[in-house]
Amino acid sequence: MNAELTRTVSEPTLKRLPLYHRFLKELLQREQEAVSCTDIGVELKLDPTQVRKDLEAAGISGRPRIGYATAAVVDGIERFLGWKKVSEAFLVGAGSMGSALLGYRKFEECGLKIVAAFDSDPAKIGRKIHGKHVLVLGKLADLTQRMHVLIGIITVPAEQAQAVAELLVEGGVRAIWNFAPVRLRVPEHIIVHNEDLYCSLASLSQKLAQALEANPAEPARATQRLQT
Amino acid sequence: MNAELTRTVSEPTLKRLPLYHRFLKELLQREQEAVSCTDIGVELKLDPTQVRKDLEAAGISGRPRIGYATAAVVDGIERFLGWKKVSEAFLVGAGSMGSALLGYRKFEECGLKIVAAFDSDPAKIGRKIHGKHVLVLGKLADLTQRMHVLIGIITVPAEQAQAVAELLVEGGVRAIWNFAPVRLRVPEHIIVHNEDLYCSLASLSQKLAQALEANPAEPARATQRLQT
DNA sequence: TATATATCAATAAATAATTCTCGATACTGT
DNA sequence: ACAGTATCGAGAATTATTTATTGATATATA
Repeated sequence: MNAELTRTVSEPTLKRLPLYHRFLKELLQREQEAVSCTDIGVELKLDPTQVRKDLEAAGISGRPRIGYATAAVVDGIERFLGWKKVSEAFLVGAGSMGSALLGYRKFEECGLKIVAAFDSDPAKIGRKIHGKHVLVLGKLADLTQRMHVLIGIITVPAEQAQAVAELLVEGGVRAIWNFAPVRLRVPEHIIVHNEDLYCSLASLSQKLAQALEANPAEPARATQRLQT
Repeated sequence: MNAELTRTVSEPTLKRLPLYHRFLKELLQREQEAVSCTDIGVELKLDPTQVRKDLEAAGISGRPRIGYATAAVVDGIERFLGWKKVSEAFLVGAGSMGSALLGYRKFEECGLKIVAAFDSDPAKIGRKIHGKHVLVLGKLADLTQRMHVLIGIITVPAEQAQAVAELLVEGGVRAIWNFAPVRLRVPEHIIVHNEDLYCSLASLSQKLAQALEANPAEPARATQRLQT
């Protein structure tokens, strides 16, 4: 459908790029000007070839025997991920998760600027959380449209998420970051990212259950010292 | 290495199972006793075959022409994911993200019971957040060991995460749910799950950047109505 | 009772992702 | 200057994951 010069990059790659970015920024502070895939691989426990492929996907190239120029990779990743020009976002749902996200100052370095929060609770309206105004939900669609806000962050309870999503779409957002444990129904062209903690917890608990089956909890304390 | 009867299930499958679980619980409330893979697939926009494979991986089988018994699938997923017997967890870092997680009551239905929080800030010690005590960080390793707590949740700033992880490992946890944006160095046998919001944001921002390139923001308002 | 149909189950094919291999290149030390 | 070596780059091979195909089975209907 969208097949122009849209070099599609795999999801796993996309999620590894910030890891490289973070590590290389650290190196940059230590004034290490060049880095090899092997270095990165060792640090992040990844195959060096994979690192190289990921960087290639982001349009970054290095030089044999030298490696990659640290600054160039940092810059390249930021450009590729769209972190250079910051997009404004509205956050809907000023509960505890919403408040937590409002406090994440480093999002701005990643191209995301939360400009205001919305809530339906009158007690919260007009207050400020981490320096961001909390506005009444009724204004969401209108303000989104007038301010050309492109990203919506949903941190309301599951029951209200779909309704909020529809308001955001009405206001013209292009992407939604959804923290509510529901699958939103939105038009095709809207980018939705689900941050479903229950889904995430699932793999942790399954692996733990499996590990406990193989090596139960009580004797673990005794063997702990042997393993360490 | 761990090759006994360890039927390994893929990560994607593991993350889809809670989706099925949630949908089927809904059906159960509507007293729909049987469900087909097609139904689930339509609801969650997944290939029916994939749903069947996932359920098969979880050790759940159905009957031709009938489908799956809703209750049996719900039960089977809970058993497979280890949600039947609840594991106790300590949360470290009673900041805004930590507080948010302490309020997630439904974790208990997913096999995770947060029993207490720890923090190094004296102002927080002794207080209660969402009904959970905040204890002094110094007691973490000792209490973890004495109470046989198996899961640690890290919601401290990046700089402190490694030190906290080491305390948790010292206390004998088997699994760590890490919300700090760092890669932890822990012994092999410890299960670590990273919940790195910056990594997650990366794929959203890259896709948005790409979408904006193909179809910029300003004219979007005009075309919006045509597309909807 | 026989036929049609919806569904699971198992296998095969296709696609995506990761890892391996090898040649080219550019620095280092002798 | 030359050999040795660390590294990238491109493509092949492997592995994992998803999608398609086919067959079996149980129910409903005529």
